[in-house]
Amino acid sequence: MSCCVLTAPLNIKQSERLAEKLKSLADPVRLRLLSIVATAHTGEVCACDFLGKLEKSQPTISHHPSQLVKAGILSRKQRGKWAWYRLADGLCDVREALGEGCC
Amino acid sequence: MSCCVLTAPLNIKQSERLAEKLKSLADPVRLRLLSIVATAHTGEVCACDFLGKLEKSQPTISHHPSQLVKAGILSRKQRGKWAWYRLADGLCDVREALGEGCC
DNA sequence: AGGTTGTGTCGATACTTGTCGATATAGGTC
DNA sequence: GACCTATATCGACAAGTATCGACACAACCT
Repeated sequence: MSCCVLTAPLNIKQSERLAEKLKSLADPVRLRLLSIVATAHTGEVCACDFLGKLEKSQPTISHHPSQLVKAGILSRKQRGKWAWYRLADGLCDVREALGEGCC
Repeated sequence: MSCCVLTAPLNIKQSERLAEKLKSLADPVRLRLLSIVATAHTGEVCACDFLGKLEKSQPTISHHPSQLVKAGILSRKQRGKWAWYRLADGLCDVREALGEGCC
């Protein structure tokens, strides 16, 4: 990538791409969801677990992980009738874009 | 802090605080603005410079830096009739909250 | 096949936010 | 004082989005 906010002014395209990832992270429900997945011992979490841990309706619970998948923060795999989520590279990309390692 | 999304599930308060900072970053105009400030040789930028570099109206240009200041990403200092912006600690906080150094 | 269960999608609604024109404020100059 | 200039604020509108109830679909079980 090598386009981080600390090395050079972002052009419009770069800023829009990064903003989209950040927007997917900038929600309390999705952050809690992300931290649940990121700290799972097995590295992955079944969608059914979210229902018990986040006090939201099922459509809402279904909506948020798909936003994170679309942004590349999580990845989704269907196993039988269960959906399993695990971390993707998107989070590292965001940290790098925000200047990880330059501070 | 020691509350990063990779070490333990966030509680509601933590997720709301982090989401607020991320929301302030999740906008293309503000990201370009941030990168302009972050890459300035002197470490600070006059608000008047934004008007030439971001194609937005003056009220909009004024709105965005104040959002970043409120979130602790930038700091603002008035010198005469000019407003000068420089980086604050908020950006490092965000990177740490996203798991900098744990990946 | 029929029933159950997990999960995504649709439609509606309420809330938030980015944007701009108009106006206000505050510092500088004459 | 009167004027100009740099920023912030206000009011309004448009666009986006978080949420939910209702429904659809697909995988399992008997």
